[in-house]
Amino acid sequence: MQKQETLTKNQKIILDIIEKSSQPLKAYSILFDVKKKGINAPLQVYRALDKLVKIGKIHKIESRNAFIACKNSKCQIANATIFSICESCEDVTEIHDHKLSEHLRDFKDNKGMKYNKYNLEFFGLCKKCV
Amino acid sequence: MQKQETLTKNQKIILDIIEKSSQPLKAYSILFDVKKKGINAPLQVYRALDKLVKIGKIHKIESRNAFIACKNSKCQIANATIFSICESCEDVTEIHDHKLSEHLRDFKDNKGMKYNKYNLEFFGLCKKCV
DNA sequence: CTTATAAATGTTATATTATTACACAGCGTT
DNA sequence: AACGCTGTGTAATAATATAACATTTATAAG
Ligand SMILES: [Zn+2]
Ligand SMILES: [Zn+2]
Ligand SMILES: [Zn+2]
Ligand SMILES: [Zn+2]
Repeated sequence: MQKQETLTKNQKIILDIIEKSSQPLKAYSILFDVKKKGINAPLQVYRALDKLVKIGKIHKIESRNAFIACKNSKCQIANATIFSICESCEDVTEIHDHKLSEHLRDFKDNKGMKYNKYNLEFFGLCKKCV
Repeated sequence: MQKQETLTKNQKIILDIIEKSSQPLKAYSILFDVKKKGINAPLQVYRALDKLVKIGKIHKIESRNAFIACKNSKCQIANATIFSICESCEDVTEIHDHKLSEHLRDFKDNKGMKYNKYNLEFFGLCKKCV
């Protein structure tokens, strides 16, 4: 059974907006959207984003400073994310590839480092943009 | 034979600073350092950084907004970067793992996307920080 | 050498992304 | 009640990055 986080009002509002978007949203664009709901300051957005990232409901696309909902409803892999990013249309897709995930999970370097997280971003051109 | 880019004065100054640091540097910390050499504005730094990234002399650590020199002097892999990042001391190391690189290079998703680049960041605790 | 073209520079201003600091509210535990 | 913890609201500010414009330098073509 999965631990069910109870989200607060602000967290729900922010998550809702991100989940309704198929593509990553930026913090200030989210802020703009939620002003009508009484969220007025960047910090309110960033705090909700931080929490949602932490519990795996959303992921941050580091190269884009944007946030996308995790489609995997039982996401065990908040700490193991893979994305493909089209450099033309900026379309972002989360990749779930068992073999690749396994390879990354099992990766050991030669420095004795203990990993607990990874983020992989592939860049290229999607079918439409080739 | 590898194409030898000729760097301009600003590019050399910025690259020099980054190469002298074992760890990633942030743009504004670089700016601070090069003021004594007559580079006064952020844009001068960012332009040099852009170029150096493009030709593979340095890499951007996306999750840290910082830049590190590529140690691989004949870097064929400006477009294929793997880093390990200690979340405690922020030590960053570029990883060269043939098997993993191969796996990533050969990765194909099921959307027909054409990749030309990837960036992978592992997070955890280094030996000293465990 | 002259002209054209691309790449880099210098400068100012501005945009975008993210955090610090502080006062306070709600909630479960002791 | 007192405490610790998490979240909230607000204002101010820090940190990261780009736009716009005028000028200069390097490279190539005629
Ligand atoms: Zn996910
Ligand atoms: Zn595309
Ligand atoms: Zn490298
Ligand atoms: Zn460490």
